[in-house]
Formats: sequence, C-alpha cells, structure tokens
Amino acid sequence: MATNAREPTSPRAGDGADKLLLKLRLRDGIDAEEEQALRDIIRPPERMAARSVVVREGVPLERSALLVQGILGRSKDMRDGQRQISEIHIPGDFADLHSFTLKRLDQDVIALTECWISWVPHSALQDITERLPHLGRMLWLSTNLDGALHRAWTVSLGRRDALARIAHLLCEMQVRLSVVDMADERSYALPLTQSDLAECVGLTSVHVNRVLRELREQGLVTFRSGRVTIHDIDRLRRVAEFSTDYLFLDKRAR
Amino acid sequence: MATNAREPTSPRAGDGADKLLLKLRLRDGIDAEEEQALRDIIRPPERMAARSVVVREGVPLERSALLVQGILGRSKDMRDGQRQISEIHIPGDFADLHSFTLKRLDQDVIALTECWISWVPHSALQDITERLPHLGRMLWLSTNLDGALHRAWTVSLGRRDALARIAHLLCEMQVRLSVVDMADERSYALPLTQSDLAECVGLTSVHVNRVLRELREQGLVTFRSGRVTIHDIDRLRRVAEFSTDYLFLDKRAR
DNA sequence: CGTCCGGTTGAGAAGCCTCAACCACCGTGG
DNA sequence: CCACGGTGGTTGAGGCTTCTCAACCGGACG
Repeated sequence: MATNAREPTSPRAGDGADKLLLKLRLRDGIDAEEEQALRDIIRPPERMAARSVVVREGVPLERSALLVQGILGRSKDMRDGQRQISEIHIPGDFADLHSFTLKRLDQDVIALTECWISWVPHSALQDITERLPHLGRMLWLSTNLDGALHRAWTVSLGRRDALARIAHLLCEMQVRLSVVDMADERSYALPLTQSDLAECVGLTSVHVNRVLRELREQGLVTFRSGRVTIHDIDRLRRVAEFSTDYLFLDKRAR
Repeated sequence: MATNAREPTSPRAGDGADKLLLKLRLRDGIDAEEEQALRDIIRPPERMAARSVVVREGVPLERSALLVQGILGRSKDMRDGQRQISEIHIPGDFADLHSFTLKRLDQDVIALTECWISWVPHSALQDITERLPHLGRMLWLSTNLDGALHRAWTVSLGRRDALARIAHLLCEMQVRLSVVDMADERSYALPLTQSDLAECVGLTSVHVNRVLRELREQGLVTFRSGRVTIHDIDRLRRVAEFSTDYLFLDKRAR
C-alpha cells in the first residue's frame, strides 16, 4: 500500500515521519514508543497538484496534513484579488496541525509546488494526547513554533523595509531547511516564483524583482530559477536583523 | 490571602480564572473537575507597573502569565529603536502560555497599562496534560487562537492600507472584549496611546493620528482618551474587511 | 510557431514617513 | 496658587519607498 505510488518523484511513506522526527528531536528527545506511535498514525502520502487548494478555509476538518515533499503556504485571499501568505511550509511540517483544536482553518492551505501529503486523523492525535502526553506536548510545541514564525513575520511586515524583509525570509528558510537536511550555508532549493515571495512579504512582484536585483548586486544573495545562493551569510543576516532565537533550535525537556 | 491587596483597583483572585473560563467555555464545555483544576493552579494576582517588562525575551521560564486586569502586549524592539507589537492581550488571556512548550519567549511581554497578573507554574500545566487531557487540549487551543490572531495581523500588515488596518484592529478588540464582558456593540475601553496603536499596526504615531481623524470624520469610529466608540459597526467592518471567522467563536467538541 | 507564464525595466503616482512646531492636559513643586 | 515640565495629541510641508500601469523579453509547452 505504502509503496503503490510509482512516479519518479513519489516519496517513500516514511519520509514525512523522518523529517518530522528530525524537527522534533532537535527540540527534545523522542523515545522509541513515541516514534512508533507517530509513524503508526501517518498515512501513505498523497499527491497534490501545484497551485491546488489543499485545505479550504472554514471547512470542518477531521485530519491534519503532514507535508512530505514540496512547499505549501497558508494563504488569505482579499476582496480585491490580492493575497497574503502567512507561513511557508517545508517537508516535515504539519501545515494545519492547529486544526486539531480549532476544527477548521482561518486561511487556505495551498500547494505552491507539487506536493506529497500524509494525512493524520485527529482521532489519532487525540489518542496521543491521552496515552502519550509528552508526545502530545511536542505536537503542541510544533504549533507554537508556527506561532513564533508568525510573530517574526508580523515584525518583518510591520517594521522592516523591502530589502530587509526579503533578506529575513531567505535567512529563515535557510535555517528551517537545514534542520531537515535540505539546505547548507551556501545554498538551497526554493522553487517559488517572485510573485509567491511577494505574497509572503506584503509587496508587489514588481518590487520584489527590483529588491532581488539589489540583494544580488550588493553581493548578499541570489534568488534565481528556484534556487537561493547565499554569497555572504553574515552580512545577509545583519541586513535582515536576523537571529535564530525565534526558531528555538535548542534541545530541552518540554 | 487572596483578598490581601487593598488598593481600589486590585482584582479578586478568581477574576482571571472567571474570564479565562468565559473564553474557553465559548469554544467547548469545561466540566467541574476541569474548572477546579484550573482554579487550583492560578496564584493570587500580582501588580505590574504600566510600561514595565513583564517577561523578558530569551529568559528561561517556569511559569506563564494569566492576565487578570489591564492590557499586555507582545513586543519586539528593533535595532533602530522602533518596535512592533504582535499581539494585544486582554483579561482572561494567557500572555505567554506558549512558553510552556517553548521554555522561553521570542519577544518581550510588556504592560501597556498597569496590570494584574496571576502566575501559573509550568509544572502544574504539565500535570494537566497528564491528568486532564481534554483540559490540556483546551489550553493548546488557547495558544492556537493566538496563532489565528497572528495570522490575521500578518494579513493586515501585508495587505491592508492604514485605514483598514486600524479599523480591523478596533473590530477585533470589540469582539474579543465582548467575550469577557468588557465591550458592547457601541463602545469599549481601550486605554492605549496612539503610539501603542502605531506599534500594533506598523505605522508611525503621526500617521495613526491622521487615520483616526479620517475614521472619525467618516462616521465609523472614534478613539479618544482610552475609549473606542463605534458609530457604525457594519460599515466599519466592511471597511476593515473584517469577519469573526478567525476568532473561532463556535462551541465544538475539541 | 504561437501562447502563456514568469521575469525585467521604466515612468509617474500614491501612501506613508520624517521633521518640526505647537497645543492641551495633568501632576508636581515652589 | 501658579509656574513648570512631561506626555500625548495635532497639524503642516516635503521627501522617500513602494505601487500602478505598461511595455517587453525569454523559455516552456502544446
């Protein structure tokens, strides 16, 4: 069942769990029983087309989406056709774990690229909160990490200019992707369009284009054909006023 | 013990719990055992001076702050002296419940007015996750509601102009304060300065001043001497593109 | 080979910021 | 009692960042 999907890009069933465990174990120990419980509730990944709506705002939900491959965004459409993305999700992220308690979403989850998603039933999560409270707290932690990202984005949108805002986003993605072995200090794949970036940082794609040129010409970063190449990570972080503190990369009893 | 504080503004010990319970019971039932467990872990409120830092970013924490009276903000200082507030807290809110899993904060919690705070030890919260998993999920829900506010603010900062942004904030506060019986449809107390507002919506206080005049002259809202008077809530909400959906005001099994 | 999507660039407009002055109110101290 | 200083609010003028509109380019794909 798990290995039924035969397309070349199709991920293995355990990939999502592996990356989720990398993310959780960076913050606290997960023992064998907890790991097994987690693996047991993760269904085989399903493919979602690029640009499709994975979870629609407002719909009653009984499962959450663990992203195995691809990039998801949480997105809000405005009356006038503009949209704002409030978080970018990478493999190993639950895109809507908060729906476990909220029971519906306040924003759409959309596939920014082709994605593979493992669904996790809320009933299984409830079971975890009752049988394995520490693992339950680690899942709670996971939604609180999302909250920390949200706050950092709020600060960016409220107080950084366009250059620092984009620089900050590219710094954030570098660290988060590193955690799941998808980036190093020099470069990483980020298969988004400039319009996608614009919807993350609250600018127009035209202005994002100009700012990306500026970042390139200043020898900081290059974003081109879905890849980020960092020329000077120290200067980039200084320009962005970036610190890893809000990403909670330290291991502690939780 | 609980009634020791004698100043006229000093709240009773149970006030914080009462408002927290109003907030939680709006979303799901809390039975007598859960209510008692919650009341048992809430310490008598302590007074914090206006403009003081209640919880400092980065400091290891073993307790969370339940706001009983006053207004708190989550605030990030920038290098250049600017700051951004990412959430406003009202009585009945935990200002840093996320520190239960994160163990420190990514932003300061500051008192925007004189505040009374009840501290709740993390050990007691851990106990709840182990003994009363449903109540634990309700606390998890509470941090997820914060997340929904964060996302709404991100959308505001990214895609609304100054007028709509301030209108949206005033709409949000009206609903949230109503939940804890501190607002009606026409008016509510909001003892903030125009600079505080500016730090919430990512503008300067000068521009906030001009926009408040515009809101007043359009017959939408008046914000004056710490009080918001809503002249036309329907038009105000339309201008703000405000919907209560993201506040999750519905009762459901969670 | 045409079409579409994403990216690039220019020119002018709009929204918000900066700087500065001034006012009203309130608590404090002489 | 009044003078004073501090804080918060108000208004004007000019500047800068970002937006809007528009044109054009290049590559992928049918």
